[in-house]
Amino acid sequence: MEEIRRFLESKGVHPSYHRIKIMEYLMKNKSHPTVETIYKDLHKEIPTLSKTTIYNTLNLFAEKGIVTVLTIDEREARYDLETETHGHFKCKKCGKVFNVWLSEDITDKLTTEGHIVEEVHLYLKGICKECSGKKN
Amino acid sequence: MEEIRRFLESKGVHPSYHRIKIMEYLMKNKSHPTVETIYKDLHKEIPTLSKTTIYNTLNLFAEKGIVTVLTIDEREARYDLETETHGHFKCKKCGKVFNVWLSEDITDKLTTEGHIVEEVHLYLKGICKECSGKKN
DNA sequence: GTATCTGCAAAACATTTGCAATTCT
DNA sequence: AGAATTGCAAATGTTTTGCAGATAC
Repeated sequence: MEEIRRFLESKGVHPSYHRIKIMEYLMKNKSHPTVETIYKDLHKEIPTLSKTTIYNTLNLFAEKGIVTVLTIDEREARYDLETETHGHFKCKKCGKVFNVWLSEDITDKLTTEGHIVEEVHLYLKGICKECSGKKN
Repeated sequence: MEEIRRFLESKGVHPSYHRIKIMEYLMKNKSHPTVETIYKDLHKEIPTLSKTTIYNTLNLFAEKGIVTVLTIDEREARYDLETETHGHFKCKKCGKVFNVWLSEDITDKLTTEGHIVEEVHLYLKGICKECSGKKN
């Protein structure tokens, strides 16, 4: 708790109670949660927490570079705390999002023709291990 | 026109007039257009064409594997006809989307842990050559 | 003549915004 | 008190859906 407070302050984010709890949630749940998921889970514990605050907080975190916004899901945004370069795999059947690692850096293999690259997103889609094992 | 008709038929899509015109538009405009862009442009030529039909058609094309849906833009979907593996770069300033090519195939460098990969999307974001040259 | 295709209007859904109430120092 | 944070309700913008009318084979 005190650690999170200091971390947020170091990133230039005033550590309010709600912001600390959302940050704590993201640290515990690395499953690329959506706003809806965060709201459902945290609302139990903190009934006064609103969706607007979650949106506000995540947008602030994204601005400050604390989280990465994933658009692998066409419908709703997902949020990731991981900073190390990696990709994401989304199962078309169950909708779960998994991390995917690259055996080597690809940034130097890109022909970007003079554009300045700030973010790299690698999104894979298909059928996950668990779903492909099932009959249907 | 006759060529497009045959192509759509080979993909299992009944080649109606509107579908042919949308397909033709995608072939001419490789700039990853949005539904709005397609509508604005084609509506001049075909005043009876509705946005619903464009949505219906693009969803059908996506189902049949004729187009790829890009979610590089958080707000609206973009559509791409290219089948060859490549990435996309979106300029945070002007919003334009450019193609980006990889010097080698990355699919074999992925640790996908038993998941079946059907689609690979590489999205880059930053400032494009043209925008970075400008003063503002 | 029956299937399919089309298009309007309404609904659905995620996200943003305006603004007033609350909280914190 | 004053500035920042919060939360409700309404607005926004994209996409989907229901259904009636048009079109095609």
